[in-house]
Amino acid sequence: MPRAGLGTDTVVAAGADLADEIGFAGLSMGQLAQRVGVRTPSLYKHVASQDDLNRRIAALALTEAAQAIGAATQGRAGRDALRAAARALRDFVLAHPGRYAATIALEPTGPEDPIALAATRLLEPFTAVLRGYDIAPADMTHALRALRSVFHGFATIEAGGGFQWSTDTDESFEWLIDLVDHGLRHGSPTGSAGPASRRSS
Amino acid sequence: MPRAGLGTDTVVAAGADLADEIGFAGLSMGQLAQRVGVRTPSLYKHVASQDDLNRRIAALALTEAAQAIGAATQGRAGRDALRAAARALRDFVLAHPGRYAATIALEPTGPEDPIALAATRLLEPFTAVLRGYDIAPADMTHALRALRSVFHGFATIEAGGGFQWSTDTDESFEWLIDLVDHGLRHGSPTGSAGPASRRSS
DNA sequence: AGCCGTTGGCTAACTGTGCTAGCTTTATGA
DNA sequence: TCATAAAGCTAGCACAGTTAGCCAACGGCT
Repeated sequence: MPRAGLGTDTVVAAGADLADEIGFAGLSMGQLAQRVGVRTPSLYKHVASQDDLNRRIAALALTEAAQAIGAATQGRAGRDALRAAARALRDFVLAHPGRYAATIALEPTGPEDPIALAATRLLEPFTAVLRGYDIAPADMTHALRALRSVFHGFATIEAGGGFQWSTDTDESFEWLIDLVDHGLRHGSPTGSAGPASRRSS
Repeated sequence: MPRAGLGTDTVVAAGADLADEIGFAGLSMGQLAQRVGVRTPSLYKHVASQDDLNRRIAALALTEAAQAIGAATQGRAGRDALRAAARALRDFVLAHPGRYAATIALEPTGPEDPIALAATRLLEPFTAVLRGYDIAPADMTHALRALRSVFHGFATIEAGGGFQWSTDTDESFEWLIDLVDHGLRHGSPTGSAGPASRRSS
């Protein structure tokens, strides 16, 4: 029995690719073993359990997404940066639905969890984007959460085929970006100084 | 062996409650059977399969959510209606995480699927909310998708414990509502007529 | 009341999947 | 060269979902 030359990274990467192809929910140890040319129990030499595998896939996905978004926003600012970041995230999710599903399905177990660390790193490019809008430091967390909610929501619904009708999804996405851009700029017809002015009811 | 007096509705409702308690992912036929006081195979007299059960739970959840949001927005308009709808949805998700998870995990199989129908009904109160803002009819779908994305995103991240740090989540939520409200009003510092003006790049 | 078909419960048993135990072979390096 | 660790294998357990098939309880007849 010749060796397959596997390693933890190889197995995780193969698992991520497989998840992208057949869906994260349908990913099984048996299929992954077949994919890498090995019997099922052999996988446990590289990965502790299916849960461990899933977590590693999630961490990998978050790292890759952060890298893609960081690269896309490099050298841009304001609305340009916002659009670039949003599009990069959306492209990633559409190209890697299995990887992204892994990041949704799994919760970090604690602040030391590699998933939590990778998730934090994913926030950095968004923080950079927000620096292009003049937002009070105290509101930074709120703005970050808002960005995350908005694009996470759109991406998951689209990836899940949740948008019915035939209206163009690209167009809806651009519309959403503009809505957020307008919302982030302070001036509003109400004359308030921005979203922060209506804090906690 | 005395009868337990079950019915499909009873089983589905019990499943939904159990999912809220222990998490949708951990819901098993065995536990549900135990909960309703019956042996596992007996459940199959009321439900075709676990997938069937899950779908029924999802449809139930969507119906309940639509009802809650509809009731909350009754008699309100504009920003008041927006806030009421957003809060009602968020409250529902926090109170019924298992039910909500069911609606995320499952895709409707087609436009005839009860889940798709219930999802459509959930859109109605949001449509009503949007009538309080003057949005071009052509942009209605975009606006609806935007609303869905925003609040779905926030709700899932919060329900999954995705917001790290200690910053107050309630406050972030109100901030998000205001961001959307501002974005939906046309006037913006750029002088454009609203998000629609930047259609498809 | 007493029959009888339908319904809803049960036990037994099959399948597929995650995982462990324990053996064997390959590669490595003192 | 040969001892040791790593990486593969087969066999097999446990558990969840599911099906088959049996039997008791209920409801509508006459």
